Amino acid sequence: MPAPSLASVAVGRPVRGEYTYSVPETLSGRLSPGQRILVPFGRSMTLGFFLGPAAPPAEGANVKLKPILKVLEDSPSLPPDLIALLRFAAEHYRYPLGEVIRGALPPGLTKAEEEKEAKPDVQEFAEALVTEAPAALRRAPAQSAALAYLLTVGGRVPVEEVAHAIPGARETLRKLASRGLVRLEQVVLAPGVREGLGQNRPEHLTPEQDAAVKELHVAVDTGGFQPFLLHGVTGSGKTEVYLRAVERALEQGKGSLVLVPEIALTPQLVGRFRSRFGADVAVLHSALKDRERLFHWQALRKGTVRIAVGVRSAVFAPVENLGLIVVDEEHDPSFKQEDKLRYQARDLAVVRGKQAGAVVVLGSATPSLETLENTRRGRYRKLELKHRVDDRPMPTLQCVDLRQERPKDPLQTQEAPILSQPLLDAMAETIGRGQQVILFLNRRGHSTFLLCEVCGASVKCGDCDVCLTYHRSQNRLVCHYCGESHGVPEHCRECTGPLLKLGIGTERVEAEVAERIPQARVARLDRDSATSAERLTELLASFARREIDVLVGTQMVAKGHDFPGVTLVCVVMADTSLAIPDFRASERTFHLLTQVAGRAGRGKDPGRVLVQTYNPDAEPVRRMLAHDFEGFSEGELERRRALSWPPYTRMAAVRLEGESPEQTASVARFLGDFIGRHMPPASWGVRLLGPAVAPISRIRGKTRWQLLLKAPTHAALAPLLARLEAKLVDIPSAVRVTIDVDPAAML
DNA sequence: AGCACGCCGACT
DNA sequence: GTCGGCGTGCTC
Repeated sequence: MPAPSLASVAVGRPVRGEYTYSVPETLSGRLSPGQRILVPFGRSMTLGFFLGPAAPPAEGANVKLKPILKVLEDSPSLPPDLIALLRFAAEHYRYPLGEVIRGALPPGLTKAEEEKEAKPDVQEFAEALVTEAPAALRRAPAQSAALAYLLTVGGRVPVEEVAHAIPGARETLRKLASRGLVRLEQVVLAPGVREGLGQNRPEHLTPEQDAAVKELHVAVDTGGFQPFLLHGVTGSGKTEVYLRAVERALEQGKGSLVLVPEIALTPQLVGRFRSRFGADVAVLHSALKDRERLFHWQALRKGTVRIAVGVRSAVFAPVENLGLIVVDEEHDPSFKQEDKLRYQARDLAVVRGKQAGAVVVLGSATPSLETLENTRRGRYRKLELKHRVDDRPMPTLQCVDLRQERPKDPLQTQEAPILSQPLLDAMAETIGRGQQVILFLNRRGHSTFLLCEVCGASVKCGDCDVCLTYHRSQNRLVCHYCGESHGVPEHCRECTGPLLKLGIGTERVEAEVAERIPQARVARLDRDSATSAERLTELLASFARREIDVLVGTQMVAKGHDFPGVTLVCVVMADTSLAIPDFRASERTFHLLTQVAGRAGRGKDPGRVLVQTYNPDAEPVRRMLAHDFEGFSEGELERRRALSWPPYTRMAAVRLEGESPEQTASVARFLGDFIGRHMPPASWGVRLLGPAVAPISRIRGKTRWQLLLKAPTHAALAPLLARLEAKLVDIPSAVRVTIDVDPAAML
């Protein structure tokens, strides 16, 4: 085969498409796809990625080909299956390929420099070799101080720590070492702990776990793309199923990729992978230092480390001979990347599995509607874990109907109290038994919404089927989807009942608990109060030590740690989450309620969950109370299909921003018409929301408009978006137009 | 992203 | 007359 004379290259610049370069003879034997190369681009030189041979440019195309200047590495940084995935992502989420590739690589490979071998992470320890300072040190105060520090903290600590306590200690310790009083020791940290391999491997599995593991083993042995949904209730032992599947892949010489929502919130899972597979695991998260990132990348690429555990960006980890992909808590919204390349890591994981021919396991106690739908259609096979590992009972669930039980305010203050009598009774009783309570509140910002006191319905936008948010400053209701602003109605549209303005925060709840149950020790946990990671762990530790009776918190309390002392979990108002302006509000509420409920009764005492709501008949509330984890009812799905088209909705927003209101409005109308004229066949199910009838905001002299596109699949939207992008060149540049594709939904 | 080209205001 | 503001367009 003759060496290609033309090369297709993705340049690491924000430009669309692939570029063609000529291959100088000196390089013709050295090129292989996935390599980082140096290419001239415009007036400067830049990093590029060699993707493969290219066809000669079309006749008459006015391009002068430039040559590739240099190959920056012998073995390609990008494996072939990853190139395929990145190409897909660039196309699917409409983002420049070169930028997509650069974003996936660790820092250190993103510059046009020759590859360096990453040094493993080394930590230097200082160990005192004496038990007290010898007389010889009397005239060296700095050295005695450093030695004294060492001795007081136990004789052996990282040099970093001493240096932090005593400035200049690094040098001082070296002097002490040369005197033979201290030993300095380099410890290699990065590959993790080798000892502890195979720790904590339970002898027996539950029958359900066993069945799931057997099926996954067969799938891993057979190989090829096989997607599964692992649907297991909280505490059913999903992690052990993952571990066994990874084990099997390892035995077959295959690598595994495990995606988790947030490393910080899943220390147990990471710990279990570490203790089971030791140095065979690379843990990838945002807190890694550049050097560690590069080290892990190279280790995975070489195949010396065969398992990657990480957050969403780890979907691009260069795992060799990929045999298994696990996405834990697949419903979690943090798998969505919301800026730069906007992707949904769970979806990309499935695509990667398809391309690499790997088994994919999506695990959750509360799967997303997309995944449930894919399972229902037979695209994914379902594995179920319906029972908890040690047969601990599920907590008892109870609903407090605020329409009846709404506490009447004895003091007639402006804002009515929020803690109902049944809730206060349950709390007092629990605290009286020496057990603990979590009060959960879904508060997103300070957003306030209107809710009917009689029927519980909240005021919604007619176009978007999301709840309107009350803006106090303007005294208007605003739709956070389409931007439409409405006057505040006097009465409920459904039943003419009086409307309540609701927008309670954790502080209010905390204050009310303190007032109503004075003997309780209350603490608050949210983004505001947990200012630092230390504060957070300190607060959680204090709660775990039972120094606090009642913990009031937001989402943060819903995940993570087990508190055996907690037997009562209360959802202060389920409606706050039902009213968030998102078409997934109902689905999210169910996920949240179920997760929160999972916090109750993790110890030996049975748990109890109490949900306060104005909407006891709302589907997510009903389902949770009924322990129904099977999926939304046909009726609910039908409602969502009719109103806003989920669960199959993918959206794109065309945003406009300009100085002149008139000009911006006219461009918005022009684009609306253009989209209308080029709408795909009705059966494709694409809809234009609007078309823009009003600007969404006027800030800092700019007028903003947006047009929203909805479609059942991304593929249905793609041709229209391509047309639209091509049309944008005709738009006067005084109006800035951006197209934003929502990474949500299925493939 | 860079970088140059280009067309309007305040300066040696 | 020129220096320089950043809006606009291009990069194989």
